[in-house]
Amino acid sequence: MHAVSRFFITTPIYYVNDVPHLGHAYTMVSADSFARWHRQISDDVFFLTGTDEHGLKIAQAAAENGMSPKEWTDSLAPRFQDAWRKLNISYDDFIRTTEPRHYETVQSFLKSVYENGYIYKDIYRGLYCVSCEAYYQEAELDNGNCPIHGRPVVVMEEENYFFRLSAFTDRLLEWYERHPEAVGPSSKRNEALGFIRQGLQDISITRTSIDWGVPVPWDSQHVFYVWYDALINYLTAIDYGRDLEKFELWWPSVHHIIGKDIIRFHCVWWPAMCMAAGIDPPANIFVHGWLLVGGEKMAKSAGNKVDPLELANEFGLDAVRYYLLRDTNFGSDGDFTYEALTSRYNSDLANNLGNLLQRVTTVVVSKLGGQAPKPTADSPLAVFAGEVMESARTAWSQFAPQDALEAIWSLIHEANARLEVVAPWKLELGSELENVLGDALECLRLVCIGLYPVMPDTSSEIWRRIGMDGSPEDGNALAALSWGQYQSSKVIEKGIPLFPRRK
RNA sequence: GGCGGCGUAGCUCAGAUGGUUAGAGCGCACGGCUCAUAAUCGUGAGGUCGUCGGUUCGAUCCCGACCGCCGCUACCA
Repeated sequence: MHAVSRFFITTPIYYVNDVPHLGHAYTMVSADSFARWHRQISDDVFFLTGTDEHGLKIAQAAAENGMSPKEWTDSLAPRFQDAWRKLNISYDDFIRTTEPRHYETVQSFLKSVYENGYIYKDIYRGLYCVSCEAYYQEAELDNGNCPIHGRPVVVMEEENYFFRLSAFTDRLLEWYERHPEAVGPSSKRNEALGFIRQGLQDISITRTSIDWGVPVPWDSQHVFYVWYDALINYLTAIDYGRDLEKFELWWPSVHHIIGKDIIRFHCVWWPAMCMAAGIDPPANIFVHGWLLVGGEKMAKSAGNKVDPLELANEFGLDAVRYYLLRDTNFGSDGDFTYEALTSRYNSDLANNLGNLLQRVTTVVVSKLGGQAPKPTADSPLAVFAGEVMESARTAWSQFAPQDALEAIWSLIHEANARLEVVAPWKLELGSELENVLGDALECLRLVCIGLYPVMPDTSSEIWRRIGMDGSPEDGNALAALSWGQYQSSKVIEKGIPLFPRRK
């Protein structure tokens, strides 16, 4: 008996003022596919997401809407929960930073950092744009004016608590050196390293000008700046400071999935904060790129935010999930276009996968009365299928869904090609007919297992139509990946096409 | 300015410690099949692997310069 593997995976928590858009969905579907795969291989999985609910902008928006900040965020958080439910995101815990458990964790974590001597009080002086309600660096200014409003900035001073990030420059470099796999892909790792190498400055982590935040336990005049409480959500969910056994079960072997816009917080500040609190930094941070829209960054100002729920209504949820993971390289920027989605839908889903299922079930029903034959151990497809599933398995373990899907589609292609060669629709009843159909059904069984993390509904439906009991996620996928486990005497159902061709 | 990356078929991208005919998918053309959502299967066209030099018996892959594009260069999130 070997110990259960644990797989703790997180997404960023989303700023609750925002509307869930395709960029969020991209992160969520990716993380969901990893969580599902690891559940399939019998890992003990904990998949965490949530909402970030503090900060000035939320307090302002609440006031504008005549609500308290808490009422305001209570009204917004369900938008995210609803969206993720509709996208079939199988998270295990949804954290809101306004929950008591989070206040408790943030306070206990930062109290440790304080007691360890990494937090001190000082005056923050900065160039402040009143309109933005934000500080700017001199280099960011446009002729001394705010780059957004074009108005002069003013020098402001504020008493803040500072985090001694500067003390961690060398320790972070050493950590990166000793854990080359901690941050990936390497391009993003280099980016973080470049930033650290130029030397780190202390950063202010509290505010007195606002009160919508977690109170500083040792100084009630201050609340923690929003990022400082946000990162700690990862610890809140595993009961840091409350349940040592649970905490040690899940930490530090975590996989943080993040977008490239928040590298600095996760790859510099966060590991340093952990060190300062006396716990290990996270084991793995995987940085993915942006999902662009027609080559442009998705932004409110550009008016090009795509609603993933509308897309799912139009194309079907699994088609959208498939497209997001197949048409991008996880780690690089991707580009969303309707044309590319339509093309993937028609060629990969309708023509290849959907049509394979359709032609196989049709022939089994018409020639064999729907009684499924069994696959052959020495099928010409057996070796190839074994290699494909091994590739898919490796790809999943390396956070490369596009590679897993590419491998699976090569099996779909081979299955189609084999049908062309043998042409069962021309054969008389007999072993040759049964063998080729049994092999095709076995291919479909394998496809279901490898595809389940990305297209759970589709995969389950194919599973059902080929007469399998339960669901593709049952049992241990690693054991189920070997050739020849499809059972005969199943009853095949010919259904309507899963992916009617579009356009 | 500094650091880093990229530039390969119409499109999206792989690729090799440098070595016979540079790959895939999509699209396109031709052919086969007709079970299937006119789906599928096979074949093919086509690219001086950004430009110019260098190293080498030999470079798309190494080095240099240049052109073009992009990322990071700290406290909005």
